Amino acid sequence: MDTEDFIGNVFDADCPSRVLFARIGDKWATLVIEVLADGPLRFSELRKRVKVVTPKVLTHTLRSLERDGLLNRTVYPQVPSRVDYELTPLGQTLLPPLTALRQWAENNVSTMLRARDEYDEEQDAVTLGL
Amino acid sequence: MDTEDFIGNVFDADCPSRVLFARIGDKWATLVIEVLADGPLRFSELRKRVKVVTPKVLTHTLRSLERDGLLNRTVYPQVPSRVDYELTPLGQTLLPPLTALRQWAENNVSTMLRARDEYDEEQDAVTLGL
DNA sequence: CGGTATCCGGTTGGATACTG
DNA sequence: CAGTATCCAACCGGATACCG
Repeated sequence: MDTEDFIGNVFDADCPSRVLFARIGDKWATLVIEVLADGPLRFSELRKRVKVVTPKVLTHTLRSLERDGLLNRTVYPQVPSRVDYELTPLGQTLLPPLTALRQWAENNVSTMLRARDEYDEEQDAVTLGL
Repeated sequence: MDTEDFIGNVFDADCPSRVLFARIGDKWATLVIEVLADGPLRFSELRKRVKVVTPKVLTHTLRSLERDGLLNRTVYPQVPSRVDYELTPLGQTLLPPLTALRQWAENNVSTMLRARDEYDEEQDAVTLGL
């Protein structure tokens, strides 16, 4: 047979994990989701709470999250215009795993950054010591 | 006072969440971590299990994870050469939250992709119907 | 208020070939 | 076996200005 041998846990190019990480892997998506955890916000509020994102990039982030069914965009036809963004039920189910990650970050990122500094110092030492 | 007013949950530019998402947000990092969950693997094994990553990119991913103290790189001076990669204790603490995300993905990514298709169809309809 | 339009630089990641 | 070297296209995200 010309199919590949089984080699344990393989992550295919289109496996769910890859899709999800491509989705939440951009710079702003998870911040937006977490900021919306407590309820709907309008565009200008989002801009204030997710700093410091330009309107173009925030718009793109919101549109792509809407496209994926993670949030709803509601336009109130009034003057001045008002647009609310809120998590969908699907989007809300993402909150617990994201919260777990945020807690890991709060507990461990400082350690990670220290390791990073040490690594860089070693590299510098090696380079200089040649 | 010229400090900004408090406006609720703000994610600063250098908050732990942002650092973590910048860290795990690249295309391969989380896959590598999960593949290493069951124990150390050598370079060629990683290449087989994390498809389809080129050696240059895999090397870069591994180096940056090593830099952040999430995995160790061990060189066995023998012929042919052998290099093992394994999670550090810190790296292992990242597994539970990543597993939670993977499970979310397995349960919900199909829904997400369906929403995506529907959104695109609507957009097409709007564009064509102008 | 809630966006768009345009331009642009940096980074990411892939193709390919080569090396100790 | 475990990488490096080189080149390169695409995409991401930021700056700035403008619009309904």
